[in-house]
Amino acid sequence: MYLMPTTTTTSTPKTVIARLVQAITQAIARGELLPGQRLVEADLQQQFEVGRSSVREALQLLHSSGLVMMEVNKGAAVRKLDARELQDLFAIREQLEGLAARLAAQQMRLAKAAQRKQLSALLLRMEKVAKLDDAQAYNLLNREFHELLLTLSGNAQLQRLVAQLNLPILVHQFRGFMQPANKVASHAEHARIAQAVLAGEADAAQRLMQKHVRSGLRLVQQWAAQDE
Amino acid sequence: MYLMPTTTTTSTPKTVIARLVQAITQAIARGELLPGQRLVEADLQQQFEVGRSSVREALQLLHSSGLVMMEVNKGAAVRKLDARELQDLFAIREQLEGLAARLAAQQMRLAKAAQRKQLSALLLRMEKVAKLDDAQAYNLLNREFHELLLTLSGNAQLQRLVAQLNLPILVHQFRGFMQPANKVASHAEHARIAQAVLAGEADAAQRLMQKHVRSGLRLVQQWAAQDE
DNA sequence: AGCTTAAAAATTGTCTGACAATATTAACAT
DNA sequence: ATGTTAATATTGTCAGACAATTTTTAAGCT
Repeated sequence: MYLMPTTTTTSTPKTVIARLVQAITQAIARGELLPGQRLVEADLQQQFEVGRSSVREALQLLHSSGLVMMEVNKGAAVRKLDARELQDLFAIREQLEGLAARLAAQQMRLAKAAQRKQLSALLLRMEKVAKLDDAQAYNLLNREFHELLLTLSGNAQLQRLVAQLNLPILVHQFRGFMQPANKVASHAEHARIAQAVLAGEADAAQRLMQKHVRSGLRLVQQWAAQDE
Repeated sequence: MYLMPTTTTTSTPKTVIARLVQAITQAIARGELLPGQRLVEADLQQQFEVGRSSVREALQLLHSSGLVMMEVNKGAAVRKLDARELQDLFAIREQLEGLAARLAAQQMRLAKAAQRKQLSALLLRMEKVAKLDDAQAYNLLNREFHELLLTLSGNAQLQRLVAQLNLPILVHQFRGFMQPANKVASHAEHARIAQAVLAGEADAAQRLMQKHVRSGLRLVQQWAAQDE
């Protein structure tokens, strides 16, 4: 699994398998592959014109990154989250991103100007977009914000692990979850978190981030409930 | 990746790949394969008498579980942790296991007698062994303790994720890290954690567990420092 | 000897083809 | 409709092949 640089680069991976992983991941992300849908090796093989070994390795990778489920002799399928799993994952993310915020705040103490600037610049961009009506764009920046904090934390393992949770993608399946109304509230939270981080207030940063993640969960749950 | 039932079962997996993963994992755990050592596909293929595809898939799995490193065109090798990575991983584990303790404590409120009994029984066993001079045995129980809390937390994702960190195995490479002197102190911490969990005191349980993990890190670091 | 370079050997990434074991679907009978 | 059986599809695993790349070995030079 690969760690995206802060600016979501979509370069073409060198290895066939990496290419496959990327392609399938994107297909899931943009909803072309729906949760529960089976991923038949022969189909993928044809669709992407690659050997079966490559397909298998790619699926294995996707499995361990939680995007697909696998059962022996039954093959792979796009992972489908139930409410419980979603909640469990958010509880984890709450801790992990909370930690990231805390570490990032600490790092800021000894940070170069360039780094703080990175954060404040992003915040500015978000401010602008928050006023617009482009949910798509805002979601992207949202992701970028969380990824940036992970990066600033300086804990590479943490970054890797959270990336591996693939929560953004999984949650995205509960599509349309980012209502415009929430955008404003969400942005306010982001702003406060960023402020704490920039001020080097580790405790506050962590606490605020945890709260933020929790409110994100509420949003999703709310949506999931109304869904069915 | 497979989740061990609380009682560390060592059954023979159904699939060749799972068998391979288990075998290699054990080999690493018991120090037959040393950090940095290359894992050549052809060798493994011969050694275990399996096809290369199986070897590759197994290595892929081991890679995503963090036990082996992989580089394109250079193959796999047993993962070698530097001090920094170790520290980063412990920071993560601190949060994750802290959460587990918290959740376990909450669960205890509505828990059946059987569950609390499981915990207190384990504690008793640990008490006995702590007095003996069998570091091996104590380490096993230590692991069992942490795994039990993960289980009791009721958060399956959390359990999976922590298992995937494979910290016990990775740390084990800094062999001999569990000095007899520490055993006593460690057990005292375990006892206090268990007590908080059984009493349903979520905050305390979390706090104590975090502290416990941190002190574990200190131990390892200490050892690593003297090592070189 | 120590260092550089070229040739040889080893290793990985990927594909094709094959076959038994298992799962899924279709056809049929009640 | 339901249950049963036969037909088909799919997965798990192996073997063999080949180009691309890395590592090792050997040779050559200073």
